[in-house]
Amino acid sequence: MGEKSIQKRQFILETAKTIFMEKGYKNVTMKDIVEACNISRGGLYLYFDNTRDIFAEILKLESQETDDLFSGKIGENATASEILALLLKEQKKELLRKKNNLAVATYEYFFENKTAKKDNVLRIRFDEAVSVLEALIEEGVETGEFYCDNPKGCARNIMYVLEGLKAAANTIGITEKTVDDELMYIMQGLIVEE
Amino acid sequence: MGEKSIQKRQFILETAKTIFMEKGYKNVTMKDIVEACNISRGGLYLYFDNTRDIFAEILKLESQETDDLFSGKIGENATASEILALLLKEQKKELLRKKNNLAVATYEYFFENKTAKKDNVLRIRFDEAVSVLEALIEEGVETGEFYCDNPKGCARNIMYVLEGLKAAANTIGITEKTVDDELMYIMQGLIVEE
Amino acid sequence: MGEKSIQKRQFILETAKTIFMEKGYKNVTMKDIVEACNISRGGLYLYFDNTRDIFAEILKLESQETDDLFSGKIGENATASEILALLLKEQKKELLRKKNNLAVATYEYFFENKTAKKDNVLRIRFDEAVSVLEALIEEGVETGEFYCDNPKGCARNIMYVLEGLKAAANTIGITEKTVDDELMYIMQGLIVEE
Amino acid sequence: MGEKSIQKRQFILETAKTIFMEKGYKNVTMKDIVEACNISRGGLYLYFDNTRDIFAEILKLESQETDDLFSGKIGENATASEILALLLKEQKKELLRKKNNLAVATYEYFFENKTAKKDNVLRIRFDEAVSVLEALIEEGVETGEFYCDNPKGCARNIMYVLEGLKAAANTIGITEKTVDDELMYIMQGLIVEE
DNA sequence: CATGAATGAGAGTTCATTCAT
DNA sequence: GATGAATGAACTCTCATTCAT
Repeated sequence: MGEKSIQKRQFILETAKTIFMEKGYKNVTMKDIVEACNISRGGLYLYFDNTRDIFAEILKLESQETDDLFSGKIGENATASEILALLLKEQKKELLRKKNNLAVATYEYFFENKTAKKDNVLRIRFDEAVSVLEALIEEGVETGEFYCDNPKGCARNIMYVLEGLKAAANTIGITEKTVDDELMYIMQGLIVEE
Repeated sequence: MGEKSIQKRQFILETAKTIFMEKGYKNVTMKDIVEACNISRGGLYLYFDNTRDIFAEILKLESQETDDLFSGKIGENATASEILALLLKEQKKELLRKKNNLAVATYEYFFENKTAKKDNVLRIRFDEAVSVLEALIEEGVETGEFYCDNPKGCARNIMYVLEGLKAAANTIGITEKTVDDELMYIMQGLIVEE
Repeated sequence: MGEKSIQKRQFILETAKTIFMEKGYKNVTMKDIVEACNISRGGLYLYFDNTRDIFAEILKLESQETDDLFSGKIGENATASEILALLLKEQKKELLRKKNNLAVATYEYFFENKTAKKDNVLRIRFDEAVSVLEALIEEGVETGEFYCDNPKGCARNIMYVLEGLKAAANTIGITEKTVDDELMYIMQGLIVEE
Repeated sequence: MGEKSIQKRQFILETAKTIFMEKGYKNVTMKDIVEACNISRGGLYLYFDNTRDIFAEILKLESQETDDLFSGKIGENATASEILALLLKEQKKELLRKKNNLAVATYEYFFENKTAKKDNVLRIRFDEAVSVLEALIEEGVETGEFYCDNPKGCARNIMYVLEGLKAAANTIGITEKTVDDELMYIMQGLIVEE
């Protein structure tokens, strides 16, 4: 595949991503993508065989970007609680974003495609996040900012709450206050009261 | 619609439910239901106009049954922690059930149909569960079984964790151990250690 | 068929007529009629086999009423030109009536059902109208009101103009002025100028 | 749409036209056209969305051809009465043609689609024909062939008679004699008797 | 007579996918 | 590589018509 083709492939993925954000996963047809990309019907098939492959690719790229983002935050000389607050704030923004959001599409995709554990980017991302959180909590405990006798459990708990909020956001709906309350509850469970 | 029709309507709903459990929401066509029910193409349309209406009806019935189930447990002379353990065990069973599970279909349905807050059965169920849990926790606190200075927050936290587990179960997958760990973490956060 | 049945049959015909006036002939289904009549699906079939039979019956009744109307005007002691003016005014009203009009349905019915000449109520009505007009013109000629050396031809011509106006009314559309101009042209062709 | 497609589009229109001539407008389905054209079900939808659009297109083309035909007759060095006779003869042929006739389909189409005055090809054609006739009559009057003190009224009258004959042809039926009588009546009303 | 549930044929429409150019 | 016309499977939905009650 030449230089040019790689760019086109990239273009298709980016365009398709906006469609998946708008319409979810199952509602998107090859036709939708062809039209949005302004390419020929057959042309798309030179790059991808179906919407599943396209979305899988998008997810993979997405995952890499998220990694960068997540890891980028740490290493600055900030306290553990400051970093945690930052991370949660990031999550809050994500949760409340109505558009530009692949959550629904991602859920739909995984409902349909039971991926093997080790290939499941979602799982990998989840586990990584747990690790990051765990490290952070441990750090906080050492500096005396946090109180926690089960950092891994706590990290996992936080992640499931975030997952629950994400699911709720797209089904029963959530308000900013809902998120704030929940994140506050998490922080209060950790922070050492004086 | 006569006596007989009501039975048939019921039969359609039950049959459709098994299909929704198998295939989710979006994958189910009127044709699927027609074939599963062994009725004529037009026959189904006498009872329902589309799969959305059918699923909405199933959800409503489902919701009623769940209510009964949930409220049935309380009122026995058991301690708060026993009741809580029972409830969580119930949830665990639900979470681990691969088939006979409307979770995916329900998610898909609500992704597609943004229901007004007060008509959203899922939300109503959620809020009710929070209330039940809150009451239970308060009771436990009074009897000295639990320690908790924010029962409502704690109840909500538990519910979001459960929601997160449900979402995870259908996307990244969960094992029995995952669930046990999580439920244990919740219980330990409440129970007064001696 | 009992007394009661005859009434019901009558009721069906009247109700169906309003539907045919609204929707034309081809757009009307047995279902439409069943629903408008508020009777059972099978019930309608006890009286009529299809919309064709129903419309044919309506046409027949209609034809009888029109006859009465047409013949009712003559016999009063009025001059030929007064009577002609009256008849044309009647036609004008008919032509301009948007609703309560079987014209479209009637056309559609005859497009589909090539009726034998002698059974064609439309033709019978047409021929009768020509006769009436012819007699009227002859009378007018005798009294010196009209000038015409071919009363039958003139009568036929008038009828075709009226038919043309009717067709135009339902296709290219006509205004009141269009009709007035046309009827005026007809009258002026007959009336002896002083 | 490439060169090739234009030909296919043309082919579809021509094929569809024969079907409309056979079956009228409302009786024709997309399936009918697909089968007559020997193309695939989906293929037709690449060119047209529904029978209405197809018929509208046919009408438009038809209209253009008719224009050419109509205007082609004039300009030869023939007398006004010769030209008029020719035109009426043309109309007669049209009226008596049983097959190869879009009259019924056209009526049905306009019954269903009330077109805005200025977009109504039928009306435009009608008005143009009136103009042509009017000019012809005026010419005849000048050369002394015709007697007429209201050429426009006369032209319109002729057109409505022709319209009436067309409607009659497809409902009550007409014979060649009927048409001859009517056309003769028109000519005699114009021609100066010696 | 009357009901209305049930059937099944058939129309409309959309897309994934292929393939000649 | 790229195009876009073409195909055909699949689904939705509506009715005329029948028939057991």
